[in-house]
Amino acid sequence: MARRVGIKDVAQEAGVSLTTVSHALNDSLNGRVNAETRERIKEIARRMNYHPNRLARGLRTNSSGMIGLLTEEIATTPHAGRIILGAQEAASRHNLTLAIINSALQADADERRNDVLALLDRHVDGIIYATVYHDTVTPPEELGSVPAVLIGATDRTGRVSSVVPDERQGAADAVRHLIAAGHRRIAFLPSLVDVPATRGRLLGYEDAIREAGLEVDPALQSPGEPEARGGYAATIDLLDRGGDPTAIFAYNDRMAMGVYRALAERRRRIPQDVSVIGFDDQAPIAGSLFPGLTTVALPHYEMGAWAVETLTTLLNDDGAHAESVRMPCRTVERESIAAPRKPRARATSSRA
Amino acid sequence: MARRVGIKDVAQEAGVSLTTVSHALNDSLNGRVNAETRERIKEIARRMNYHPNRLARGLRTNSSGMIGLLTEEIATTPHAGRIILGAQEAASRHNLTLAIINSALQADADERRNDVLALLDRHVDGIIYATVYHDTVTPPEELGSVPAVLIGATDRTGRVSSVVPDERQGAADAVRHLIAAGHRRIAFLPSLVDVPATRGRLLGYEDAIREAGLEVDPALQSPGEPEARGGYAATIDLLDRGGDPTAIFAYNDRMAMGVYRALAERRRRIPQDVSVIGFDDQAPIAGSLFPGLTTVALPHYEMGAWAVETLTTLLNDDGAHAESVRMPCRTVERESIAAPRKPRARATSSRA
DNA sequence: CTGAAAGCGCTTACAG
DNA sequence: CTGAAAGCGCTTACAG
Repeated sequence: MARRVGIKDVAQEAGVSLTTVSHALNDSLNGRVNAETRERIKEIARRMNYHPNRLARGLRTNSSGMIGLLTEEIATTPHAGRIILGAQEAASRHNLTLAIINSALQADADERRNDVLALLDRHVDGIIYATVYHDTVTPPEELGSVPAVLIGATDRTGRVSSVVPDERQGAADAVRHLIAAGHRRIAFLPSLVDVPATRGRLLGYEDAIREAGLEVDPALQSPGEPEARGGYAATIDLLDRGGDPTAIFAYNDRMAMGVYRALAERRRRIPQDVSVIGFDDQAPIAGSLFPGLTTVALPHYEMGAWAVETLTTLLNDDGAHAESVRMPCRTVERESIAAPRKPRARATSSRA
Repeated sequence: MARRVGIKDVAQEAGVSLTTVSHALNDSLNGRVNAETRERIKEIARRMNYHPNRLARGLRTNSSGMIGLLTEEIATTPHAGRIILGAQEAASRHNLTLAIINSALQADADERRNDVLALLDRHVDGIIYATVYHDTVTPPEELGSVPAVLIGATDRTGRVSSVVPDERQGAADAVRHLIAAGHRRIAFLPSLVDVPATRGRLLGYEDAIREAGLEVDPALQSPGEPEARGGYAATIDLLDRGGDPTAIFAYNDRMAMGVYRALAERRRRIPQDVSVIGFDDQAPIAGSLFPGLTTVALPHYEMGAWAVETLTTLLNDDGAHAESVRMPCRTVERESIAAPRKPRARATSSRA
């Protein structure tokens, strides 16, 4: 390996001082360096393939060019990958390095504090604190040492900017798709687990139903565990109660998986006999089910990107004040929605 | 924010020179510093909550304490998360920082080279180059600038150490579970897509069949696309051809999803009528199917951890030579396997 | 066993 | 408009 070329080499080649090279390359002090010299120096640096030593610069400027991403449980949430991807690509655009630390889902406040400390010890310029399933959260106080941003929860103290998916809008959007296809008897399978998404999606369902001038009919709601079995049981229950929906909106894709199974057992075809829509766009379920499941995608990639964009703003201008944004959720159309059939009686042959 | 405490502060507090503090804290030159002073200094450093400035140290020693992880498409492979997790936790154990760069799956050699360059520009001490679906790979030459390690493929030139899942052993293990349960007519649903896993899993299937003194029966093989629809079609085909297996080993969990569906349609219960085993332990499929799918897990977490462990060895001792390891795959037992029924004729009522 | 000093490669007042 | 010099916080020959 040849020695890396340093600013000294560039200066020598250009016949100017280090100072001038540094100013030229960093465009410091507007017009500090003669425009012509500046261009010449830049050209030389490019030709010599000069890259400033980030460690040296960091030591001097007390900034590392690193952003720390603290994610809760990369492991179990398949979504985390998209958050990382969004953050990583945005970081690359800003010539920033993304450092990752994983926090266990069950980590207590102390462990979480240690994770933040570890990031701080590595001189990150900013921190993205990503959590799942919380309304509000009280991040470790140390987070305040550097610009920070929250994903998936809002800051209880309101000091830190945050972004969460707009579950309510997403759910409403899902139901609107059903309504647009002509459905009026739209069942909802709420989750039995109380997290923000549970409340938001229910609200969104009701919004869209009312908006269409329909009644929110309790007989069309059949809650279940937010798992495939829960969706299965909820659907069977719904059908047995004679809810007789032409479309089913499942709280999430896992439940939708159970809906498919229950419907197959009851010999109802999707989407000819009943339309189905899910939520999460969870790989590989949504695309693997057949017919392909139309569902609402969570804006993970976008939230990751938003986080680093917001952080860079904070980094360059600390006058920015905290904001709390809801990121819209988009419906991904596949093949599980069709116009409702003309209503006619159909024997629900149980095989038990 | 109070100024960070530096080595100078510790030296002053301890009444010794910076040099001594540095040696004491780094245990340099065995016995360089009087044992008693050393302990005293360490105690003081701890008490003062001193953390050496990594940027300064890095500048001086020309090492950043960062490891770069280049992953192909974090986005689409749900597995990447576990590789990252394994690598991150191992890195934390070694007090190393994990920096991540994502490479698109379709990235050409040039883009990939740029990703390596970007990591190098950030002064990473080593690089983990993670790929998917390759036998061998020719990594960008620049990878040779620092210790490096491959995940998911072996180096064509044999210079870089690598780790891949032992697909063959994993498949054999899966089939052995079936055999141990008493099955003899074990079908295999190979993938139509030619990747290393395809060949390895087929070989493993044959290994275990022969090892049990059985014949590899072509009638028991029914290939399909490695997707749910492919598994569905392959199963229907298998059944229609009268393959009449008591157990089905699907190339992957997505195909197994289709197997479940086909079996349900044909009114065969799992596992009472036919046992099923998959491969990948792909969340959330394997756990969401019911009964829960017994399947073979890919050692993603372990490969990620192995990569950084191997890298740290390389970092500390460059005499180490390249090795190419196959990481074993473990079967995760759930509820889709039972003893075969007594063989008796069963009408395969087709409903088409 | 301990310390004074050089130096890693930059940035940035300060002086001209 | 340009340059000489200090200094970021460490590590590590070198001298004693």
